[in-house]
Amino acid sequence: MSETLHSAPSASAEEAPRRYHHGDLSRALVAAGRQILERDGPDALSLRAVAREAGVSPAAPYHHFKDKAELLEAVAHEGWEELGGAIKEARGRVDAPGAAPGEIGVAYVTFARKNPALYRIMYRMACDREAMPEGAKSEDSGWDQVRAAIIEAGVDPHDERAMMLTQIAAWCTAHGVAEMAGFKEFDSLKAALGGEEAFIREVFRHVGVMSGRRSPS
Amino acid sequence: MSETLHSAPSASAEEAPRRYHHGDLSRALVAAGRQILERDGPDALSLRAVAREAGVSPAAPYHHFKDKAELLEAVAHEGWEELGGAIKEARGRVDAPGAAPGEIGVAYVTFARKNPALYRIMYRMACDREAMPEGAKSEDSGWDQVRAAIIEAGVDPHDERAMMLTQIAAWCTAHGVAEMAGFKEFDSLKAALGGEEAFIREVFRHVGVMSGRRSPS
DNA sequence: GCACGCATCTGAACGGCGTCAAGATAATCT
DNA sequence: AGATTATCTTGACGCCGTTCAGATGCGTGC
Repeated sequence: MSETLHSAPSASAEEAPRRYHHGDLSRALVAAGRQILERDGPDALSLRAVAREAGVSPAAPYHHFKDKAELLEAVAHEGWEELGGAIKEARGRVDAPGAAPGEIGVAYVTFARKNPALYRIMYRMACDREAMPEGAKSEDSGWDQVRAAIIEAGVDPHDERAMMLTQIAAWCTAHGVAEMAGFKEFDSLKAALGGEEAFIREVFRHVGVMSGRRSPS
Repeated sequence: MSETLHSAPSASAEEAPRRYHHGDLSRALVAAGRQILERDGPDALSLRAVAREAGVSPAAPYHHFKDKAELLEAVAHEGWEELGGAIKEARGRVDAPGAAPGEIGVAYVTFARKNPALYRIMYRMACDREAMPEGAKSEDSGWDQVRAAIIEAGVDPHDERAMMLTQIAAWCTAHGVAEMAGFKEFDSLKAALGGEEAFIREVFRHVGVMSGRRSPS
């Protein structure tokens, strides 16, 4: 009744009692989407469920997103930004020059494994556009950081073709490991190696058969 | 109960005029599913659409598959078997011992790129089970062939851990490349390299940054 | 201070989806 | 033949994405 003050509910955009125009729906919808993803998995992520979670009618989201896809894209975008942050953090933690790509890879896979439903949406959205995800390319995020790390690792930055190919190869490897690391068959090996992170590192160490190189000693 | 000579339409299970009990629905449903996948993409693959395509009522499939998922699994299974065949063929074409994994990888990615919608379903089904796909492990198919190729490539077959890790790494790389090779950003590079297959080979050649190795000369 | 315009939200509706229960129909068995 | 069983259809339920006509509250210009 008297709880107007349209702007800036507080921040969290989730517990405000009943705003008749809600105040900041689009953000709340994205948050609701992520909540559903984590709680109920990607198959439960329907537009109606998101609206329900945010406490609005099923048609309300259409005033903020033209599509279900556009909502999912917003969710995915948030994910790519967080992934970018994780990569940045990992890169800052590295000392030896050649180790940066590996650390980025571990950070990438770790993020995907910690947010599997979110990562699925992120990648799904990217594939549907048939292009690299926006968030992965925005400044200070994924793509450019990988590029820098590859240069540090010793690839000639003027050889544009080698740069590109190395970058693609790195991204593909990380994505492949991210998606397959959850298979049950690998559980015993993970345990034997002392956890998932060790497992990821070991897999990266063995990458290279395709190119004719042997696996490491 | 099983294959009771029901009448054996002919073989193709798709053009028979109007059988009142249709004769061999489950096969026809799988075929219809693949048809829809190729023609309309994975999002159009609904149970009802498959039934429509096969010329039966929406409830008919439930006498042959308990679920939509079970139908998709049958479609996926067919896909894995074909992929196994493609891998076998590629392996037979190889001469140098160390080149087998690379050729398998190229065959894998080529198959996925030629049947993108099918591959998506194949992989989706595998992920939902959180285990390696059945077809990929059945004798004479994917998994075992990769194992053999890795041994040929020089990994010690008695070092079970190295075998496992190398195999996982190879599989992850192939899957990653398969899913990302379609991105539009790579089109110009593909053209510059003289086609998609050359592109795939080059990407494989550059795999290895994650492990700290340099890219090839 | 108040009426207007506008952004926002609701309610009801449409067609399509996956799934199930009941009834029809054909093939098989005895 | 008749009975049984496998197969398919019809119709229904609830959920989905989406649209549209109307309600509701916000900010603004008078």
